[in-house]
Amino acid sequence: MKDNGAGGQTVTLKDLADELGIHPSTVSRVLHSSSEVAKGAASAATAERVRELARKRGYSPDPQATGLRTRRTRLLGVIVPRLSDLVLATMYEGIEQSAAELGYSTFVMNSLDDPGEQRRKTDIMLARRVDGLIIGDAHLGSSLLQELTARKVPFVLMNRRARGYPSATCDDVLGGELVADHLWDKGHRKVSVIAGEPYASTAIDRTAGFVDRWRSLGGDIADSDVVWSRFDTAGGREAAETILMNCKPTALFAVNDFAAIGAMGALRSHGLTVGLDVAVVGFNDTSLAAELPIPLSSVRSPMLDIGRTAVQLFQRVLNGERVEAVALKPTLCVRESSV
Amino acid sequence: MKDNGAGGQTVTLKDLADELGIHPSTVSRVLHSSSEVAKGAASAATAERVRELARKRGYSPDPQATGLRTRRTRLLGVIVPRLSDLVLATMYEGIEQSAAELGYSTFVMNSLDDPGEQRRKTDIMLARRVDGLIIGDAHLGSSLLQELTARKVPFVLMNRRARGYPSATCDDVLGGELVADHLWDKGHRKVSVIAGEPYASTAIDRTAGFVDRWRSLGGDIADSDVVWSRFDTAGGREAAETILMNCKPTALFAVNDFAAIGAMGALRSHGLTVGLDVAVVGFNDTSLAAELPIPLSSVRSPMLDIGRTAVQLFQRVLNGERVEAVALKPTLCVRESSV
DNA sequence: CCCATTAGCCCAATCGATTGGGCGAAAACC
DNA sequence: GGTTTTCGCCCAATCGATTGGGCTAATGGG
Repeated sequence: MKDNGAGGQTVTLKDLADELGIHPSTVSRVLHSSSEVAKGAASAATAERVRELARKRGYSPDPQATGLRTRRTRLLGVIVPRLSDLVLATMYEGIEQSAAELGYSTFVMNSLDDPGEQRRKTDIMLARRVDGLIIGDAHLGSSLLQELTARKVPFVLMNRRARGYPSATCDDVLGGELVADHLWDKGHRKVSVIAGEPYASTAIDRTAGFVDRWRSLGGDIADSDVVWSRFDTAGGREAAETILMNCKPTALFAVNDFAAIGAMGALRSHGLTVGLDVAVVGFNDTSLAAELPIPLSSVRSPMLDIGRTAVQLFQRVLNGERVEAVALKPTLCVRESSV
Repeated sequence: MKDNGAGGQTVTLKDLADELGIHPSTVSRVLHSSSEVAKGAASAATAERVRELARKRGYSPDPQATGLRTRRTRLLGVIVPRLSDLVLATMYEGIEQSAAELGYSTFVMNSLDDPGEQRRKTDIMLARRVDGLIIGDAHLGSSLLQELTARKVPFVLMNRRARGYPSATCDDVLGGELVADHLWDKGHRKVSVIAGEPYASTAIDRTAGFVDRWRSLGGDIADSDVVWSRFDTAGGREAAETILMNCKPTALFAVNDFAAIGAMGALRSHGLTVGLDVAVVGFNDTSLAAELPIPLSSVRSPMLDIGRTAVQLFQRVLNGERVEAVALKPTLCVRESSV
């Protein structure tokens, strides 16, 4: 029983062994064989005594020591653009739940979508000897993923995907298509897209899904009707301003709720009424969408499930299985902003 | 050079020592004495050779081994109600920054403000042998904090405070006072408060600050004008409905932006125009406040600084210093919702 | 020139848990 | 009854880094 700075006294395997008059290794074996009788490790009676004492003393193995010996930390690194983004925070909630069930603890770090930070955070995580990574901020065209593969770091992507890597995402192409179908049905013929950052597969796929479907419906949409932007409200506002300078669409599709909210602000400033003069559809169905004065139509993506799925995929990657990309189905929530 | 499951080959102290033909302990001492010449540990020449090789090989000490030996993990546990709450996510961002500077890594877990989860998450963190905790979800009247103190777990509170414990918070009383002054100045005389959860010091303090100042200004406010509620939009909406059933205030103070947004929704449903018929003021000045169709007045709390301060306080607690509560000053941002 | 000091480094124990290999004793088998 | 299994457990090495205590040779002082 040593006094640990944090957590007061800690019981060690040896403490238990001494108290029972047996060898630490025996205790270890007993506590590991989940089966009733530790196969060959100890008698049923001893096993029971060990388990009993362990419970009574509140024994919990030292992860440092275990990790040192077994070379597995049961630590999972999670990198996201930023946690103050509701979408990523929700996915992280899913991760936390599933990880806890599997006995994993998770580190999260914000990369702010900055390549330098991505590398730096990755290095910090690896220095901590995480068993692997869940990467929520993958940039298309970055070499980071290849490097990680080369270094044999197990990882899965989440939120954004990249060709050739396992990932848990929303089916963003389908999401874009749903919006195209919806706006077309409502009779819109002149539309613009606030497309997000071109390095993110979410932006690319949602936009591509929308544009391709729109064209295949017979619609007309020029490349100049697609405006790339940041994902936040300010970015959405700016993009909408750009769009309104060039033309006057009857509908806007923003690949992100925050951008959509920014766009709604811009429309208002131009004296246009959302839902009446111009339809707006967002993406992710964050909790705010429904609460806006003019409730925002939005594609609901299963964020919590995406997080959970990411952990499950990760588990399988660790087991050496070959894992494909998983795309979870979104649904469209139609509200006043696009009736 | 062993092959680690994650991270490929890892260089150990012994690897470096072998390659240089010296003893691992010497390498260790050199790498630790930050001073140019390792005082007595090695010659300047040797020290340089060691540092050079360490850099070349990309040596990074195994935290497991270090922690095992030194009994310090440089791990910091952070518990928050939920990360998908923009306020807590932002504070966490501050924590992450400061912690990284001090060489700490942080775990975050969501307690969902559920007492059972609070204990469970705390236990998980302690089982991981964190050096201490930053607690962002303290409940007034809970015995958890006393227990932690009894177990000698170093911790500081953040966001919410509790008498007798070190904490980094916003000066919520002052925040409430600012709102009272503002609304009184604007000529409001009939006001209601959407007060939040009574177990949170944030809710209590903001409400108390407001009510006390209001009365000292000569205002009249009954206990029934203070409605306790959840912190989210739905909670704010319900609270506003309750208020509107009883009376018709000319101003509402919600202790949280999300609750304020919910309240704005309720007002709208009642045919009331925010800012014209009823003034609304929120708290925290989350990034959405300014983006709403009718921009929301809100008390801006220094969330990032609160997170950073929490880490600094924690550092001092670890050093055994006696630490007081720190309350950072908020400012009021007046917008259209309360002109 | 001798002794004390110090620079420069090595030795070995230690942190807590895991794990392959033993080693007696009891039980089973022929 | 003798031999082979099996049971029940112990031994000791190991993971990687830290740290108090040596030990040797060179340096300095007198």
